Amino acid sequence: MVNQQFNFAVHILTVLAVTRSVVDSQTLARSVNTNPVVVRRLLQALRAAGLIETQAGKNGGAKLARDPRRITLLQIYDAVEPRPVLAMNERKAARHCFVSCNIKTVMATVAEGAETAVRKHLRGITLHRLQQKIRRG
Amino acid sequence: MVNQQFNFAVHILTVLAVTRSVVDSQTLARSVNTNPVVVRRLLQALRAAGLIETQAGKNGGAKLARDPRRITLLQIYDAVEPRPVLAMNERKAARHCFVSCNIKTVMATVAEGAETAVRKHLRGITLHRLQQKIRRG
DNA sequence: TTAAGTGTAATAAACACAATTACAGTTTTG
DNA sequence: CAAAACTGTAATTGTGTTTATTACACTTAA
Repeated sequence: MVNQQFNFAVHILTVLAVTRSVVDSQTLARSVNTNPVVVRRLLQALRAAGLIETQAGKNGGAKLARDPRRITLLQIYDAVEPRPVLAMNERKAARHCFVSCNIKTVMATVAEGAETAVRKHLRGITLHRLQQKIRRG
Repeated sequence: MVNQQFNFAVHILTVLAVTRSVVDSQTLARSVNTNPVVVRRLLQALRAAGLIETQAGKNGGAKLARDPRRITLLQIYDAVEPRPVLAMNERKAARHCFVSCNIKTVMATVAEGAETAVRKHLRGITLHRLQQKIRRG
């Protein structure tokens, strides 16, 4: 099973951007094709990041907290805190081995560079831009 | 469980680059801190990519097939064929929903851009460079 | 010919993520 | 104020992915 929280989160926010109104987790879940509880957990993360507002109770749901032009995919990415794009090796080194003792630090730098590259890419794309693309079919 | 084939593969190749000799899967496995069979599976992938040569039988093992200056992290990455850095959503869209029907295509473009960014980063790092870094402690 | 390897299949174990159930709490509306 | 319709969240189960392990046929050097 692959982690799709980022996909789900972007999907949810796009729906909110398109509808420009309060949408409940049930409706969002149907659009994403997942469970309402999964959606609500993501909504918590997005709310914590200040991207949406939620409202409990009857006629409750979620809505965007700001203009889609001011929401980047990087903000969404950070909100759901995915795993690093290149996984780090957490296992302990073989003490007798030169390479084993130092590879982790070196690879951390490599992973960091990859992370930076992806973040830069995501920072350049706004939710508004996604909306436009979707409108064009 | 997190996919660490890329980490393992780079680790293995670094050992081979440092030792400049034939190393058996048992020894490599101890350095990586994993199982010899896991190592041998990776060695198959690296051999298929032309990065190493393997030899069966007594005193067998693996050795580099070319100069570490001519092995990039991208080649290693491609050899082990990891998952895309940003997962795609494979579930079917809700037909009644505008966003649901189009988000996949749009996100595919986003994921592609992220992939390109990471690949560009990895292409700029050679195995030789890793070796140097490790030597400096 | 034997010892020490690789190559590879099959299976089990560990783990991450999503789905589901359940229910307490909140808010609107009649 | 009571009922309906939500959110918030814990707990559990289901499913898929990856690594670990076992087993053994095959290869090669000595």
